[in-house]
Amino acid sequence: MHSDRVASRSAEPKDSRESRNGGGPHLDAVSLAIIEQLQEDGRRPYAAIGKAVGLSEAAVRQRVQKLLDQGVMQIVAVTDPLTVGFRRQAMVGVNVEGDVESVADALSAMDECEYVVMTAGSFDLMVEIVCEDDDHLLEVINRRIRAVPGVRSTESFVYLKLKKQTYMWGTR
Amino acid sequence: MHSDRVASRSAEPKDSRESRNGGGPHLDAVSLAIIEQLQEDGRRPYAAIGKAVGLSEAAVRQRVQKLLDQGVMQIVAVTDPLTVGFRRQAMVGVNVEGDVESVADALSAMDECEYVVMTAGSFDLMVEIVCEDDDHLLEVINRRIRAVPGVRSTESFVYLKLKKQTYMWGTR
DNA sequence: CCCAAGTCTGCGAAATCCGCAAACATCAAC
DNA sequence: GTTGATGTTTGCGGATTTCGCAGACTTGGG
Repeated sequence: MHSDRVASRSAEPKDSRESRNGGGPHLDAVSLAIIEQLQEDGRRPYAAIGKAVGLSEAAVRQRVQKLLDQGVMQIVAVTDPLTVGFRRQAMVGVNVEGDVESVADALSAMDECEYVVMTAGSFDLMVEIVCEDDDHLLEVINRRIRAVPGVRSTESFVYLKLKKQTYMWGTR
Repeated sequence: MHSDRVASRSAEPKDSRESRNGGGPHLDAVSLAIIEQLQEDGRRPYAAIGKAVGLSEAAVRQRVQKLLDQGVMQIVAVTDPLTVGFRRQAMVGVNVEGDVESVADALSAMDECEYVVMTAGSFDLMVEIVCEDDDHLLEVINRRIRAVPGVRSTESFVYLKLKKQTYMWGTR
């Protein structure tokens, strides 16, 4: 009945990508394929995913639940706040003296910071912020962010127009 | 039977936020509330959303479908590629001479560019790129991006660690 | 060999999704 | 005020999906 499924599952040896995985949980090729499916359509039924990756509906459901619980992925609606029409948005490059990670944690705790990443280059941190209006933007950048201990300097890039936004790194 | 619903719907006057909306389609307060619900959980049932925003299941379903068709929002699985374990990621600031938008279009056409935004500040464009490995990263930055006509210079910020990633601007 | 932990499958019940026709609201034209 | 066109909402079946659970299978010790 399902002889076609046996071949595709656990056929390949442990993927080399797993060993390169940093701290995160282990993800085999099947879980990657499931994520790929959900990157195309976050509401795709479990049965359809199962058919695509070679697993039963229940097995897909269990894997997805675990991936969500572990925080490996999240299934959400994404928009362009500028298009939705009531926010000011900017990317802020931050230079830090002392412990970068603690500064990153402090910025992550702020509601207005939607995206915080540690980087190599002329900035130590890149932070994307979403604000109500210009006043709010000004306050967040000049008062709140620069007030964090360890922040040496910042440089702002106010968003004019979002041109592309995808989440399909898996499908190439 | 559903007297509770009547009060909450279309009670408030046309929201001021609508008028500030740029080019995008008109979004009333109900659609905003629907998006908000799906930002918390992209798989939340239509009936549950309807109860939260004061609409029938079918009405929510039609609105969601339209928002997806119009490209106002997308429901997808999002991950941290670095955690998933097999990519190099970087933010690239780009300076342009001539038409910025055409350069943005050219970069948007590249698979490796996941996020392209036009900005005000010392960069004209900010581009987030996802690559297989260091070689791929090097090729994309130094050969592909700089080869685009109009690109004057670039500056790269290789990702070391993603600290925060949320999509809940609506829920504050 | 046997047990424990983890994963997958199959299945029945409950909940959800989907398409459709009718009701309703809005608005411009007459 | 009436009429009609347009767009949205509702309620309803039937098809589909989700959900919980028990049993089977695999793996890796002790």
